[in-house]
Amino acid sequence: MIQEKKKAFNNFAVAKGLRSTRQRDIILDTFLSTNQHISVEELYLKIKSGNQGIGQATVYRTLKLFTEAGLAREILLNDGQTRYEHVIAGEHHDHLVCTGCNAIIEFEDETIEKLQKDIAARQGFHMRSHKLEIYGLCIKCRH
Amino acid sequence: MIQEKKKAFNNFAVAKGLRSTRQRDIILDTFLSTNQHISVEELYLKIKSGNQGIGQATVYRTLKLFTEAGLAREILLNDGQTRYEHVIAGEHHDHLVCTGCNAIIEFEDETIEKLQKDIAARQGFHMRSHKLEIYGLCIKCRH
DNA sequence: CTTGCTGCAAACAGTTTGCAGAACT
DNA sequence: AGTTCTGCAAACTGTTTGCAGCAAG
Repeated sequence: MIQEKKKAFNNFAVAKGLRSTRQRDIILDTFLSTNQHISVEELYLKIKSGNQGIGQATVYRTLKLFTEAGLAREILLNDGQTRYEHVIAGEHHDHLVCTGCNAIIEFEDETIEKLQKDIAARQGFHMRSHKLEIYGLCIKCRH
Repeated sequence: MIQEKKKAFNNFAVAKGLRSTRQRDIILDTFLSTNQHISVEELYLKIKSGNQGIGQATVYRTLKLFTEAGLAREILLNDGQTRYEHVIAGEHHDHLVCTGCNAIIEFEDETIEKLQKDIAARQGFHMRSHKLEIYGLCIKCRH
């Protein structure tokens, strides 16, 4: 699956006439090796700690490329940081966010998805996207 | 209803030992006189245009007070601006956002609310709050 | 050798904060 | 008088951008 994503990005790069660089490889490897929901800062630090010097700006720019290439997705929770998650083809999910430990759990609910479409339709909206976040305390943080 | 809110804020102010000032009165009046979902900047400009000079910082600080007093609520869409909406006791609603004209339509759906609670419970979460936004194009902007 | 990419630092936008003076009580 | 509040400007945070030098094709 990691190989698939690398190939996917490669195709995108070729199609777009982008160059293949050391930095993009490292950022892609690091991003693919992490779990979900990493912030730009976290990714930047992770790369830095692997003693590969890469500028923050490059990380920002490259994550946008990944998003454009369809292998990452921006998620904006309300903590002032942009996070990125892996895109899994055809999958949509929402997030449960623990306000205690910042854990993020994904979930999917078809009924809710459908209800949203209905609501949009009822208002004459052409739905493009939606986001649903549930904030609370996870089992561990309920103490 | 406007009177009620003013009274509510007054109670809050008294309880908290806050002072009554010209600025807070103006900001409250202006906020109450607007429709939903005003951004800090918009509110600030609206006050300014009424040739009452009030500093931005005061608007920021005062809106936080209103939030604390329970008569305003922060809503964070993803356009980089904090907006505030009126709190109507006991009411919860979500937002349909038109990405064309930035119109915001409120809606409420009990089934979705309930499903969210179920999802949280299933994961052992103690739900505190949640937000649901549907992005799309409204009738006018579908052209 | 041409053009795109990177890293740096400066710029940005929205928001917060320190502080001196103004204004409530 | 004592303290809180305000307005200003400076500080801050996360992100973007301009540009000179570097590197891929």
